[in-house]
Amino acid sequence: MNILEDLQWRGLLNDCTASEELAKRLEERPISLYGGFDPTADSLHVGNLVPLIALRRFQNYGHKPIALAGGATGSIGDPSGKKSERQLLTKEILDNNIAQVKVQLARLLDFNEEISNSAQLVDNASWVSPISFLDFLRDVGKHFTVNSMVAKESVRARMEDREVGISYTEFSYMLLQAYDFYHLNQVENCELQIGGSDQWGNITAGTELTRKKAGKTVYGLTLPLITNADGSKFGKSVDGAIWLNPEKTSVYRFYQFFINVDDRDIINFLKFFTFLSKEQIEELEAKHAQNPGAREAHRALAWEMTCLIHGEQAAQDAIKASQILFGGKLDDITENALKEVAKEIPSADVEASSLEGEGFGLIDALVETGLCQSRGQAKKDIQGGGVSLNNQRIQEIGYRVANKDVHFGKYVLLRRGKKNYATLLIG
RNA sequence: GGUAGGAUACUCAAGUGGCCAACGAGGGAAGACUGUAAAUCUUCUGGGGCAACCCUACACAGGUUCGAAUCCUGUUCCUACCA
Repeated sequence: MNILEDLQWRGLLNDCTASEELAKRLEERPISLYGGFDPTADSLHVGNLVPLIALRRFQNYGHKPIALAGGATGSIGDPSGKKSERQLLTKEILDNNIAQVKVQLARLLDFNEEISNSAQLVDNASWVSPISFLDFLRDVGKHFTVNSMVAKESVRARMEDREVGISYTEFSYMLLQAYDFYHLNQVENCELQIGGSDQWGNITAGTELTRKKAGKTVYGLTLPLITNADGSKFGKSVDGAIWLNPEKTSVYRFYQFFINVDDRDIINFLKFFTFLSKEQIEELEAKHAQNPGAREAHRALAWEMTCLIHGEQAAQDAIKASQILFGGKLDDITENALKEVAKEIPSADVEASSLEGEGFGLIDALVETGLCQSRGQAKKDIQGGGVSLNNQRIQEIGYRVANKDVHFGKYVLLRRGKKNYATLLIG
């Protein structure tokens, strides 16, 4: 299997320019390719993973990946797929975001210089910033007609929506990205750009610019936009995006996110996100079809992803925590195991003295740990039978947590609903 | 610039003086069922209080009234037609 066949089989090939030519080119010798990531937040999230992992797939087939952090483009804002104009990020935020995102980009690719196709990390601010506005208009702007720019889907959608419109700034975005491709072609002999399907317009702008300015043919390839079987956007959970940064999304939550993938999506996600082989995935598919309740495919996906992003040790801890939390009884749990669990889920510190006498209100505990948003909500949840203390359902609104509820003099385990856990740390 | 219409909770959308913390739908949360699924069924969905009740909220700022999301005045933003 070659890289294109691999992507095809995984359902990751959405569209590409001059597919036959590109296939031939890939057969001949290794190619340099790039994918861009705009630092819109201080961490990447699982939604960014598909193109990033795709870069790695190319590398595994011997090609040379370049991860581009969009220091320049990120300061403008990509209108693609956005319904309305976005707030510009301040310089400080942007700088911080870039620094964090760069670290994450670096994790997934192989930068070992011993190999011929070692990965590279670049920041487009380094070549865009020095250009003057006039030079840019003369050297880049001249190659684009406004007519063709207006025809791009990302722009057209916003032009048709009279409520929001599009600013000149965002309108210009595609020129910057096109220039990136041209620049990387000149400097790194980069011949292929990959990105999400919403990037098609930006990518083709780049292939055109390179053809016009340098007279060279370069290629573009897009990956599908991942959606859930129920039609919702992939990568969001109740609390928002699933981030790669463990400080923003704990390893346990990250693991749980993949465990909870819809049955209908699980095989596709194994193909999209993991490096498991066709045979391995087909085996999991068969097992899943035969006994979906065992959720072997889910566990494989969650394990692979957690290892990839957080490492094997962290993944094992997340599994351990999951087993304890969803295993049922707390009676025979060891202090060490509980300690592990406590690390993975939200917690609130409570003074030991407040457990004396009357005890600590269960309602307050739920609000303190963030399990419930308000006291009113906490009451409703308790009355509705949705709250457990140390995995035992409590339905008294006035229940007060006392010393008898504390494990090992330190831990009280709270649960709202089936999947939301938190601990009270007594100290 | 003129005229007419609009702005309601997470979203859509009813409500034209008290019965409105506001119909309905979607979304979300909890429960039952299950596999930490899906589908289905039930309940809840501004904040505080055990409760009576109190506070905050129907674009913004004022006013009329015993009482306003609803009436009046001004402001902002949108939409349509005219110039």
